[in-house]
Amino acid sequence: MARHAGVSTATVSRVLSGRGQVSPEMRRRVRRTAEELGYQVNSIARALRNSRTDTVGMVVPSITNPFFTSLVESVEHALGREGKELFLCDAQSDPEVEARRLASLVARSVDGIIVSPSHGTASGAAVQETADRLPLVQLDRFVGGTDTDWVGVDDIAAMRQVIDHLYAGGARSASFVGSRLTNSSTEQRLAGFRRRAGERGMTVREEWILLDDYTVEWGEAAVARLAGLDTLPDAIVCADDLIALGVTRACRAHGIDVPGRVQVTGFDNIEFARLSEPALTTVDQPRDRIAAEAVRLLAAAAESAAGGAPRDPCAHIALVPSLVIRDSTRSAEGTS
Amino acid sequence: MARHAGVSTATVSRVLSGRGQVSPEMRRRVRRTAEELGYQVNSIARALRNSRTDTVGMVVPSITNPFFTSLVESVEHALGREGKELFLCDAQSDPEVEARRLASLVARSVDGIIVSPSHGTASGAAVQETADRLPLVQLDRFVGGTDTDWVGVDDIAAMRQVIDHLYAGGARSASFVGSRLTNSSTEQRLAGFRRRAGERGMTVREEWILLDDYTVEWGEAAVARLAGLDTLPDAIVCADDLIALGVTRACRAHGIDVPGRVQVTGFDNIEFARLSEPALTTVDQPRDRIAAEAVRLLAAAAESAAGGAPRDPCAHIALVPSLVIRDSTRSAEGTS
DNA sequence: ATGAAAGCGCTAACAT
DNA sequence: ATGTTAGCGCTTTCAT
Repeated sequence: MARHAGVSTATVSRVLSGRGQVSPEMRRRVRRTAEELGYQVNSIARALRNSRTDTVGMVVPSITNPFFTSLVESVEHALGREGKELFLCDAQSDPEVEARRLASLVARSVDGIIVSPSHGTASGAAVQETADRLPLVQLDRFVGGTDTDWVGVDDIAAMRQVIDHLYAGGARSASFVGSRLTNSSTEQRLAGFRRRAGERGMTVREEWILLDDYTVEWGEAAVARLAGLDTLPDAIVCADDLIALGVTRACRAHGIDVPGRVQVTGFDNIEFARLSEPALTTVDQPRDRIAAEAVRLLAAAAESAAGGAPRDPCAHIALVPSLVIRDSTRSAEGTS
Repeated sequence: MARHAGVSTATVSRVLSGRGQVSPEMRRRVRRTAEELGYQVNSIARALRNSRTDTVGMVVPSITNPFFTSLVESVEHALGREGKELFLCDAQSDPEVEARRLASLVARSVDGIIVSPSHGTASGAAVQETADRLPLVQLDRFVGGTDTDWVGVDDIAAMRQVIDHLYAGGARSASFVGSRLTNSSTEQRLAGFRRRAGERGMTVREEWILLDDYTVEWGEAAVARLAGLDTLPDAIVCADDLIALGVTRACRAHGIDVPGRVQVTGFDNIEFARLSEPALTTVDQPRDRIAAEAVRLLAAAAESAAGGAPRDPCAHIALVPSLVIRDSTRSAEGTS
């Protein structure tokens, strides 16, 4: 390339990377030759030299969960505004795969990592090790005992809204259907559920706390279990929308009227939440805001790291989500 | 690292890359030192040296479309079996963004690229240029006039199954709701629809051919349009499940019974297809098989490229999908 | 303003 | 079996 243009590699570099002084004429010549040859800078070599890749890595527990894909979309947009690209990895809900992906992102010298850890404890070691080497922010979920930035929603506050709305709709007893307590989301949401239901004096039987998996199938199975008990709760609070979708569907199959007999709520506000029959009342996560904060924290961390400064103290940013009321719950006026 | 272990960098390389002869003792020593130092090979430098990254790039039109995410999942699994990683990019349904992503994948020297082009013609230049430099296979959708491998389903055969099933359920007229004719999927599906409906002697009015977007919203809007006409078709054939989800939902809102008054079919068999009310009859795409073929083609192309051989002739692999019959259509016995 | 040359971390060829 | 060394393509002093 340099030969073709009859200049030195240094000049080519100066033109193509936009650093240093080059005469307009040289600039034009290099540009034109590059065009003709279809030449592109080799970003591997550039990354090796600069130890910067303008790429951010993101690891999500499951790429088939619509909540995470919409979060990915928000992050991509936020990153696009900074001229950075996203390298997305799927942890397949497996801390081991997750650890491999994190290691590989480190090895590829991404400039920072955004991770929603798949497991509340098992993800810990890998996340902490990664954070020791690179700017890292946890998104949505977090791992206990780690020392990193985090951005997500205030699950406790969200559950307060959910319970209050259900209570206003006449519910005096409630069930909680979530995943196993292996991630922070379910933990926090269950804690918030218990606390507020307690404050409201609602009945919460232990056999109504059903924990397994963030899937539609589990939501369906949970209803089968509930239906097998002697009493049905007035409300079923689900830890995410996929579960809630399964729950409403199974209620229909079991002839349990929603929201007439049982009120149902979800969490996340994925697109399909409004499509189910009945449309799901759920907690809307402010994804764009979450993404923007995460990208901001990453940029800040990268900057202070480049300056050789010690790591900033960690920020934990909890945004308060809002309740989206649809048809799977009763509004206050419907109270008996 | 080499100094810490008291060996040469070459030995370290031999141990850590698993090539060449090293005595067991050395091997142990290097391994242990690497462990202690938390040392990881710099895969940027390795990639620069080997001009191989063990990474495949994938570009999809929209990461929020569940069909593509499940395809991504299948590709990741297939790739995992070969020890390769996936670098996923979202084209945001925009050929320009897509072109940038492709260029950036080339610059990062991925070993191959899997792309589902977002546009049937506008994606052409970028896809072809990319294919001239790297092994590339188009998945699901393809761009006309390009010379690359392709794996997808036989849309024509799929539509034949759909129409025949609808016909058996008593439909004598049909509408088609799809995206604009800017991608091969809709083009092929509409062509298949027209051909088979013609062969069956079904009525297809031009104002029943509604083309806009692969979204739930468009499905809903399309029904509003149909409902405004003087006659309703016996069946609505949708170009994908998102549209079909919108269609069935809007039918419910308009008091149009599905499948009693109108039969509805989707395409892709995304997870939510079975969850809608009524559950959607749709065409199941064999994703795992599609992904496996794509990965195989990529590996073959990479191998022959490494051998300096001229490019193999391109393969176009069309798999025949299968119809999944659920509740949004009438089975033959329900025929009047 | 431009060029020459060193070096980022790795691996393969060659030498021992 | 192990070490030495050149060079992947880039950027960046340091000369000119």
